[in-house]
Amino acid sequence: MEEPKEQFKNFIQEFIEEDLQDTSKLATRFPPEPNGHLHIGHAKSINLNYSLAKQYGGTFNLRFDDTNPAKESMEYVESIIEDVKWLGADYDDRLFFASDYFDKLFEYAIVLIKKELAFVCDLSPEEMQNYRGTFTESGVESPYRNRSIEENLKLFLEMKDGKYKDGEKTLRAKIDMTSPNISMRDPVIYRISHTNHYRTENKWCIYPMYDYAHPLEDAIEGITHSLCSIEFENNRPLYNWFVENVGFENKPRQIEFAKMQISNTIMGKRYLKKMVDDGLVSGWDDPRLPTIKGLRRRGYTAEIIKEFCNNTGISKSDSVIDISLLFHFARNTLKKQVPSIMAVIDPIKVVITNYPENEIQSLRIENNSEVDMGIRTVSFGKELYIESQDFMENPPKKFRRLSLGTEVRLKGAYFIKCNEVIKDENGKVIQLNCTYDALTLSGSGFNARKVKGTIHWVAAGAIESTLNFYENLTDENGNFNKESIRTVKALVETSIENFECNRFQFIRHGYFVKDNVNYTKDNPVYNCIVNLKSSY
RNA sequence: AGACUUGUCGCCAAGCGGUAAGGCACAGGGUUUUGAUCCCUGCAUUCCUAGGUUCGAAUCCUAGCAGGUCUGCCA
Repeated sequence: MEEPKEQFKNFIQEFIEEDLQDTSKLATRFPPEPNGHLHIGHAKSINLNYSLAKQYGGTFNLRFDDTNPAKESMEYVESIIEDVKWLGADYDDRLFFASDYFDKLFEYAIVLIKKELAFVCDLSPEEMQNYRGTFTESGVESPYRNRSIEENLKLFLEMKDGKYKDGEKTLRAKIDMTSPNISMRDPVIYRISHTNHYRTENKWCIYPMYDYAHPLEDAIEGITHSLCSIEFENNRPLYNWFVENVGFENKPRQIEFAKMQISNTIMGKRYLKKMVDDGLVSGWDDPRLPTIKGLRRRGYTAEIIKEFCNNTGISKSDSVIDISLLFHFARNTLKKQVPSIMAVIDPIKVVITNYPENEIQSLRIENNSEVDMGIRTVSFGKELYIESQDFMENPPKKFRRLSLGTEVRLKGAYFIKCNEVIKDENGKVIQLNCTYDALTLSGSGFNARKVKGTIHWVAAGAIESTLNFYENLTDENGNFNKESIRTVKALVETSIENFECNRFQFIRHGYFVKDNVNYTKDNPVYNCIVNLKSSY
């Protein structure tokens, strides 16, 4: 990934430059809990942390914050590693696990106990809630708050040794029950959970809480700037309290910024999980999902995601980015690197009545994408297909495509004129009988008359493909919209076989990618990844 | 209600006391063998509101208003 553009130099960079006399000492991290798959919101954080480190010549760590064994698994670890690598965030050998720090974290808790800054509490969850107070009333100190250091040490060791059941005791920080900031009201730092951890298995039955573990993990790794989302703002004093009181020399700075939301897009982990579990989508890599795996399968490249992340800005204000911006960066990136070919999604048969039977011509067509993909050869014959939308029997005034009696150019081929419309018993147009003018071949220099428009076409015998259109999952009210899923067949020009790339622009239909999962030569499947704007 | 925090165009977002960048979207014009792409042009006398300080305020002060977060032994 490249460094962010200069105009997006923001408050985070100001902190960095203010705090570090030598900015190459910058150390950032991406600290996911392995309890789900990454989505584009995570990509933004990954990109930020990684590109900042890269920009200043600092370091970037990937750390799994696996302090809650109930939700975590190796499957998620592997998935996250795969996605982080695919996104291009190179963490080198700097892969860490909070669970590798469990011994240290335990020792630090003992330090706190010895400093009389932590105590073992016997309050039940309900009691603790009552003692905590409310937004306006201060809390009440736990009756166990003044146990001696020796007793706390003994009890804490017993907790560790499995003498107590889940929920029976906790280790709490001794801070201030009257603080207006509720996260400072003697927060729990260790809880008992006789749960198998996917890495440490049954070695531990007590696990550190996020609020305690996270700042210390950062401090241990020498992180200088700990970026997190805005909901941790209230926890910052606590973050600093732990680093300070455990006695770390390295004091990371926590900086919060707003999570990215995208319009009409479901990003919440639990909602994504529900859709996967309920079978509304085919899996975490369903191309309709904003997961990294989904986007990848949908045809997005890491570069598109990077561009999107780099150009949407970082701030503290709640923001919902319009999904059209994502589409814009997809188009903008791909148009520079993919060939455009002709494909007909909703075909009408065209018969060129004055064209010789059984004569197949090879026409050389220039690519009209930005990249020079050379000149390709496409067969042209008596029967072909055009887009049904490109024909109107009774066209409005400004219609520039084919209608009865008018002449248009077939892209890269000849002028044709429609003379007869054939309909089925329901009045649906099923065939157009046209004539062509052999003098008008593309590239022949013919200019005796002009034509209002050019349309794409595909010769009979082209590859038939299935196009899966994936649209937004929700309607304008945010409700899940099953109707938005549809599969469409399309005819694709045969020359597609000659292209080695797997992404194409289908003129006026958008960008498509061969779906690696389902693709076979006999049954090619393309996913529509972005619809072009179409104004007709 | 208490603490913390945010409020600049339809959506993002620069701006940090010197007279409102940029992108998306939108609208108009031009080029075009596709109504795409490309190229122009337009798009906040005004920065949540009201006062105040100042030669000068989106930027500083005061008071309001609106949104977000926090009362898990989740992260």
